[in-house]
Amino acid sequence: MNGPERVSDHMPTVKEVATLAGVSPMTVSRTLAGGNNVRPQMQKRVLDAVRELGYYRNETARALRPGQASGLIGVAITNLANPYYGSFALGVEEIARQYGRRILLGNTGEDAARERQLVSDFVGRQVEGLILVPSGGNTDHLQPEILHGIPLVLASRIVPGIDTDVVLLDDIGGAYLGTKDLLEAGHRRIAFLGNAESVFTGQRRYTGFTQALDEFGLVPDPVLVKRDQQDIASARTAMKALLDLSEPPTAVFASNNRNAIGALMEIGARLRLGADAAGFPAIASFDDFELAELMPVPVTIVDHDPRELGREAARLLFTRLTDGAMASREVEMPTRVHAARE
Amino acid sequence: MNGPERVSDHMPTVKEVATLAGVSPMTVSRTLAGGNNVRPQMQKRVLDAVRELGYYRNETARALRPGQASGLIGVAITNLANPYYGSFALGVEEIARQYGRRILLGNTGEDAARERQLVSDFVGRQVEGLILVPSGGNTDHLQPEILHGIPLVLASRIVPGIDTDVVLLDDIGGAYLGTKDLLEAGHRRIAFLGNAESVFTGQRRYTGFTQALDEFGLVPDPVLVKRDQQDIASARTAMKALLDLSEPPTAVFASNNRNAIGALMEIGARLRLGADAAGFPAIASFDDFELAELMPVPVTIVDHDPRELGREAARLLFTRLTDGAMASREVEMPTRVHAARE
DNA sequence: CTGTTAGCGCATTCAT
DNA sequence: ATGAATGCGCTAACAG
Repeated sequence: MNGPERVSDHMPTVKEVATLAGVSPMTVSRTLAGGNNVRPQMQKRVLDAVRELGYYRNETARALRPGQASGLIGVAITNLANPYYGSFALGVEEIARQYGRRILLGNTGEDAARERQLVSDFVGRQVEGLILVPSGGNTDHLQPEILHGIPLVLASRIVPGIDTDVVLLDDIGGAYLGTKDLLEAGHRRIAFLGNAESVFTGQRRYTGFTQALDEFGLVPDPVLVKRDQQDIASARTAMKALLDLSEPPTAVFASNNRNAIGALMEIGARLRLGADAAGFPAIASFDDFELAELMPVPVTIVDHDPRELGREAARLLFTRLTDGAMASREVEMPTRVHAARE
Repeated sequence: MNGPERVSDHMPTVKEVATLAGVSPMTVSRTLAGGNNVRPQMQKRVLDAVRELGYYRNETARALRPGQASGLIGVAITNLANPYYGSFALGVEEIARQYGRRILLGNTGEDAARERQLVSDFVGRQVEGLILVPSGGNTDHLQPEILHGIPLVLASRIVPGIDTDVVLLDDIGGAYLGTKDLLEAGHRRIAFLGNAESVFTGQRRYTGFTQALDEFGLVPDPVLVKRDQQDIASARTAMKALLDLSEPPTAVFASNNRNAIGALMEIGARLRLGADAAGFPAIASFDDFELAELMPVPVTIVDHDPRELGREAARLLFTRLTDGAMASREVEMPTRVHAARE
């Protein structure tokens, strides 16, 4: 055991280290900064004292000095419990770490007030940049003047009236190709399960859906369009209604994995009651999900990489931190369409 | 538009607000602190100036003052991309927010060196507490002396030699009951798919598994025990080996959802080649997973709530912050065993 | 090479 | 009810 010995319940300061080492605080500071212009002998005494006291440099005090950055990036996410946003956060953290920054994380729960509060706290904590999955609603708190020039990157969704860097998925293209896959399999009666219209991605995915239909000379049948499901339970209810139609759809395009899973759960429930799998619609899902290939009906996946989305958001932020002023950038991350498979 | 007007690229300070409002910095500070002993008329002038400048109180400077807490909790997680840890982090954030604290989040990737670096950075940032899913390996950086009394809560896993608050799952009990469920269904040839033995939870779940077998007068068959799978791919490989035995198991206990999913994927692949579902083993899975009820073989779930685990970890931390010294606490969160179902 | 001075933004203490 | 002085921990800038 050769850990620190003279430890205490309070954080030691440079001063205490200096006293123990018999030098001035500046010598400690310089040693910790890399040891330029400090005799090796002095450095050793300082480092010994640091070890003995278990000293940590107080980053808070350090960041207070003029021109010093906090080393913090504020990240606000709508729902951490959604695996997609967990992976997104991981991607951000990964790049931030490469740049020596730490992540301040907050969950907005799709609540604009909480988002506002979070952003405000982040700014008060002197974050160097913000990465945000916006939750909609009032967005005054995202105005560049309010942020005093703190760079902001939006992910997944755009905020009208805010001109800033954005990383999006290719929602339209992905939904288009996913729907087209169903059309090419011969389906003509295709339902749409999606988010509330106000949600930016939901709108874009619906657009892609209609584009594909249009190409086959079809228009969406209002009876088959259900756009208000935010969770698995409501998606399942919507699916139930579709299946109970006198003329149910032969395929369903689900604009996210919550809706796809809800739909499949309803199918599963009916199968357990003895129904025949052949009678149920095929599913296309924007977002991959585990075990899709074991489903009793054909499943098409519009796949993408949330972790890479997070990485890209962070990259946008750090290039802006480094390069300074430039026009806003909008990056669209690709999607891939494939049958459910391992 | 009635946002701030005299905005600038730098953060305004109390001083600037004071000047604009024609008062002293102290009047600004007091107003922002709640307005005690400040005439309403003064308060209004201050608040107007705050709005006009887009002023945010500098939390960094605030925290520097003696006796002031940083309002920050350091959270280090092994793998944010795992949905379970995303939910865990959400639970922590939820409680932390209730207590007015913010989360500093880091991903360790099961790497002890990164964990060490993270903890050290967190301490340097004056976090008020640490919540950690330990990644194993060297643990000197978790010694209470090193942390200078910063409270530490460990989640999911224990670290030998570190006497601190811990939240665990009832790994043993859950694995016991999950295995028993298989035994009661008549299975006698039960395989085990699990984590590397060094992982604390893996060990505990194996213990529960053997306890259940023991109760039925059985001992684990070494041929049927595979304990080195950390991801879905390796789990699938292990399952393949089991199915190819001359006498394959009639049931499989998977000690986490990665292993359960890998096993099911292998079954799925063989079904697609025309095999009969009736010939495959039943599965019990520690950890729930979506769509378990649509699987082609019977699935038993050992269910638990990672979000509640996170909440409980945070609660332990905050009670310690409030109540100060007390003996270390160990909380075991319950698990529930049930057939796969909606 | 090393030490002293000074100040970052804020709020506690003490005057007024 | 308000303001002035002071210091939190740290490190540029300037002595020496």
